[in-house]
Amino acid sequence: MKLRFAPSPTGFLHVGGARTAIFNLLHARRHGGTMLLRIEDTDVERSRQHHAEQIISSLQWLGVPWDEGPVYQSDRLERYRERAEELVTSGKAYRCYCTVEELEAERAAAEHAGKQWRYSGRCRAIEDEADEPHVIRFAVSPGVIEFHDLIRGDVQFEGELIDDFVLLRSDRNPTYHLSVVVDDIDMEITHVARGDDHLSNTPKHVVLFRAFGAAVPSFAHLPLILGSDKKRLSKRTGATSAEEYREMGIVPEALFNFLTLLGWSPGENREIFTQDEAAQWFDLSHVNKAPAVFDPEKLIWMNGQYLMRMTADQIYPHLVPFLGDEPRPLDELRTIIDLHKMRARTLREIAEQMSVYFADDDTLEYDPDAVKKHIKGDDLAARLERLHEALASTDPFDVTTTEESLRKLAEAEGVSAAKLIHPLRLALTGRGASPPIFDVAVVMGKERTLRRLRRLIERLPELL
RNA sequence: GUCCCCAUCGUCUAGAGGCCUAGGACAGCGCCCUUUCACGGCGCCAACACGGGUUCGAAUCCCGUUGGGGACGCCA
Repeated sequence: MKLRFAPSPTGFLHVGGARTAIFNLLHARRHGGTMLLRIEDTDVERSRQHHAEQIISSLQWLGVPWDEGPVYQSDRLERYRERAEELVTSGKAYRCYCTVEELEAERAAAEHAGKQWRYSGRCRAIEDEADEPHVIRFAVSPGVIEFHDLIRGDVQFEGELIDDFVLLRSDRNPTYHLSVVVDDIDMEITHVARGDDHLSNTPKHVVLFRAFGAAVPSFAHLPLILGSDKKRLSKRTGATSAEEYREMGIVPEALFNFLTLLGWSPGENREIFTQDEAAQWFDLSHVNKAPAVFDPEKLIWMNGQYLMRMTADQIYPHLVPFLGDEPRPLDELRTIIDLHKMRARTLREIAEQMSVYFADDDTLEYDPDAVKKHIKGDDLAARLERLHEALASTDPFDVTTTEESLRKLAEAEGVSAAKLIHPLRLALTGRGASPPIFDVAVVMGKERTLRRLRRLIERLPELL
């Protein structure tokens, strides 16, 4: 068994493409087959090498490996020409001398008349003149074209409704239909899993496989991924490329897992699972037929689930790109990451939350809402002064001991611990929410804790 | 317009004729845990598009209607 993922390098890796790649990979793994990566860059106008590189890098980031390739179709142009000529020789294809302009005019006229345009096939009968500019068209015979789809079951198309489609353009470059079939034959592809938008191309491919005397592979047309507007996912309704999610701070394992669940489910209420587990359970024949709406909210939730399950050491490499020009070393961040990974849903959020630890003590800003809520009472200044004293004499400065000091003081003061904890949080982080405050204090260290508390006390008159 | 495809909570889905008073998850809401925020726990809200069949029995099979999507290029 051999599958392939065959993107065309005209842009970033779309999440729909990413899911197609994942389903190909999973099906291959499940059945002990292999996967080929093929870059379909026969459209010179739109294909760009840097897009191919970008797609490859996205696949690597996502964790979608391939066993063979990448193969570039642009390296195989001669092969496609050769095979097209074979079909002309055997009479299954013919040269067409109609110009783009003529056909455009016909199409416009038909459209104007409210009719659907189809190529007349008039060049079928014309004398063969290979020297004249021409395209090569496949001569589609009438009759039902039937094929099996692992997802849809048996699908039928009426041959009469299919145009004599172009195989080789006038610049001697192949069209998609030719290159894809020639390659799937040469590369011995047994299963073609691709987007639903190719379903109506498939009868063309089926007749081509037959014309070449090759076995027709199994097909699986994956339902499309829709945006919140229920239309094909587009930039209008949200991020469309794997790259954008990466920049948003989504961890690749989470995106992989999430995409796997779009149109497929392992059943038994399983939602979070590894690639290996998915590879044990997956099968193309169990993929849904209906298109799925991409819900970024759930992706972000899932990302949070991954973050809190990962160790700081696992998170760190993914986090580095979000840490600015001079990222601090892992040893300095390990504890902080552990404190924040369960409070953030993206890497970006972790990085943002971490920034308070490295802010300048003297420019730390206090969140106005938190100030309003916790900074009040005439006795606050004196109480914080005694908290400062208590913390100053706390030794060792660890989580248990600092907490004991604070609680003892609260009792002596006859106030709830919260009356000290919240102002302390504001002093240390400037915010109303943070990890447990004693953990924060210990991470910051005694000296810095005291300095930030002192600063709050000094600023008290203007805050009250 | 023509052809093709699809149809379970707002969203992702479980469901292969009786296990369905339709299960789980996200989002929303409420409560609990708690120094805050998260995490976690408990609960609530919420769906078989509609109409005909077939069958002892239909979310599940068939037909139709409606609704949605896709394809109709010398793009892929």
